[in-house]
Amino acid sequence: MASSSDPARARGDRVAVTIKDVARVAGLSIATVSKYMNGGHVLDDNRVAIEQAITTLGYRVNVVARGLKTRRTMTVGVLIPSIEQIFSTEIIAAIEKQLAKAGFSTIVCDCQLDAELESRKMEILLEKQVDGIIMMPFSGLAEPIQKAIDQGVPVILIDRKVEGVILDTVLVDNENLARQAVSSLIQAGHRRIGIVLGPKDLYTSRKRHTGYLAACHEHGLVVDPDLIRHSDYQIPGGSAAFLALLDLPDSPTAIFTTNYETTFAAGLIINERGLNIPLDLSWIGFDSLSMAQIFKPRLTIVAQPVRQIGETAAQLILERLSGAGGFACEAREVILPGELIAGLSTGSIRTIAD
Amino acid sequence: MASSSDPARARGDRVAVTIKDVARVAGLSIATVSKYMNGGHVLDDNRVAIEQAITTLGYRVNVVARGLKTRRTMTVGVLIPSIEQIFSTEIIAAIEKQLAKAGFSTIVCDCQLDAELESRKMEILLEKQVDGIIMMPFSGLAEPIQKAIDQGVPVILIDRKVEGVILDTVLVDNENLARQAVSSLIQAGHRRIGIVLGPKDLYTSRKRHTGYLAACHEHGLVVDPDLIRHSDYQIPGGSAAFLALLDLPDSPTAIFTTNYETTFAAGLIINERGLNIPLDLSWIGFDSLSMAQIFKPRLTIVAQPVRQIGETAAQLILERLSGAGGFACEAREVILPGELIAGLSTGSIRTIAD
DNA sequence: CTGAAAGCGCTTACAG
DNA sequence: CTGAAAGCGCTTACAG
Repeated sequence: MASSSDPARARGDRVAVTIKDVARVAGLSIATVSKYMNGGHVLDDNRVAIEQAITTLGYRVNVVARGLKTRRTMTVGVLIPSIEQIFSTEIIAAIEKQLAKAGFSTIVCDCQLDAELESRKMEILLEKQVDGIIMMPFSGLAEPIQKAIDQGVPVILIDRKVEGVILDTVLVDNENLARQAVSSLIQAGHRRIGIVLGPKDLYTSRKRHTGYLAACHEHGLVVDPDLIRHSDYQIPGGSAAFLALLDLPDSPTAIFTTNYETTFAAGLIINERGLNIPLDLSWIGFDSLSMAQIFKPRLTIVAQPVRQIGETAAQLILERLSGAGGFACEAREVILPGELIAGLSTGSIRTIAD
Repeated sequence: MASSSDPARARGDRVAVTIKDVARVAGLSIATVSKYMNGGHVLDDNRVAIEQAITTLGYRVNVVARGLKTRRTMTVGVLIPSIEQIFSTEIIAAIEKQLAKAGFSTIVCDCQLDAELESRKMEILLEKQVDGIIMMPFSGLAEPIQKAIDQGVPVILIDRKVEGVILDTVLVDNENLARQAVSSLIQAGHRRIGIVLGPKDLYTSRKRHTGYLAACHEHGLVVDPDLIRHSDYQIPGGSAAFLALLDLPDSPTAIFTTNYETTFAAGLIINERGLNIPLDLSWIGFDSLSMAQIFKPRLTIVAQPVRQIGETAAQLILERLSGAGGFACEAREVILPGELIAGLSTGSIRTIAD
């Protein structure tokens, strides 16, 4: 063991115990110690000697060195738009848990809603030699993803597709969920239903838009384009869109906000204006389970299956990494169902009219 | 470049471009390429040759290999109780941003509110050879932390102290914040003020408890032990404690919930029971800024300076890593002020009585 | 089962 | 400025 007069230690340098030290103390070769460390069989006497050496020295394998040799770091990179979005954190938690079971750890990177950072962080993940990547695309550009592909690193996409790359993807049935939500409002008697969407070219927003239209058509409702508002899916933009709907001359009797941020923005405005839900307005939110429970009255929301998204993505990357199914296997697309969770925020329009 | 008939590539293995390839293509030694990669001066002609080789080959430095040699991975581990707690994610975001400026990346580990995992994740961080660790302790045990210390890896603690280790620590002035919150209720005329705390031995809970007592004493209030409820700082325990206060024969006219989860739990119950805030009850929450804004009427809360906590922690670890101040420097303790953000949930008791 | 040797991709004194 | 060589800590055929 490094003596306390070791100049390296005195300087505060890390004086790592290496496999060499273990071998020396155990009186064996490093090859044998390595074999033991990796679960191989060694003679009982040797096993004891090694275990003792490890304990006395406090040896811990250096996975950086191991990774250099094995060319596997047993690490999966997770790249998301923002770590401050609860939608992402729940997914990350599920991914981590699932991967840990298989002996993989994760490196989480967020790009802070910045397209340039998305590319840089992908770069960092690759430099760190992650074995695979699970990515929730932010910019929608293929370029950062292509870097991983070029390097032969498997990528699993979650939440949305990206044009220009064909990869395993875990999606949610956004269209159907939006259709259900809007249908329930129509069935409650609403005829003028506003919707706050995201950017026009965003995959999830497009699907939710389609679902809205489908519900209207099914019930023979004429679609008023004034009721369809695009936003940036952030709080300020969501607020503007929601306000625009409220302030319409012929304002909607119900509004559907289609992601967490726009739902939150709506809550702020409703609170500020002192609107009575559902008397003044019916409302369905998205992705905001905890907010939905606190809100008075309890909000109806569309809930995405966050746990399952994470677990599925982890499963898919593990399959790619184990080579079962393997490199050659075609890209798979998993579409998960979500859930409409009923609260009391969607009053019946007939009751109101009565 | 690896030809497309390369068997490794055919198998889907990663055929990394290495510094050797760059050197060969550029017609130089790997030492020179390495020098260039690390910002050293090379002849202009050589620089051009190297840059060209890098571009054509798509070379990316292998930081795993570099780390093995330099004994610095330029990575800081962040160990937190749960990635699903918004209090943590905001801090993480701040840490990441700050460290990125200095060229460090972060590996975030959460222990999922599991003491055993806290120890294992610390182990994983050390195996990954992180240069330093920022930790929000969960179990309060010194054992996991000691592992890092033994290995000479600097650790910065945030949010709470841990007995048995002396380390740089970033804290919030919990006592004072709680004192302010309770004082404001007393000044509004409340005499029976309930408080939902966390576990008795938890650092932050103890401080908030002390602040409560201090406010009472300052205003000459007799403390009724029935009004002080300990919980596990989770939602179910928080609900139970809050309900117990509500159902007291002589129930409090105001309640202070002292972390995010117990505040959320209170919101659930208030919503379920249809309590009118502040007519039926005055209420001050904690750590729940977004919830506070949605709540009707806007909640008064104690807000911790999450951004600053993260930035300060990052700053401290960078100083330890740069050796400025250095290894020998004594442990520092930074106590940050928080903020009482006023809403409308704390009505005046006099008004009610009138 | 065990050990000597080569090598993963890089950096770093040290000569030249 | 440049290059040959050693070595970071590990694993992995290959002999023995």
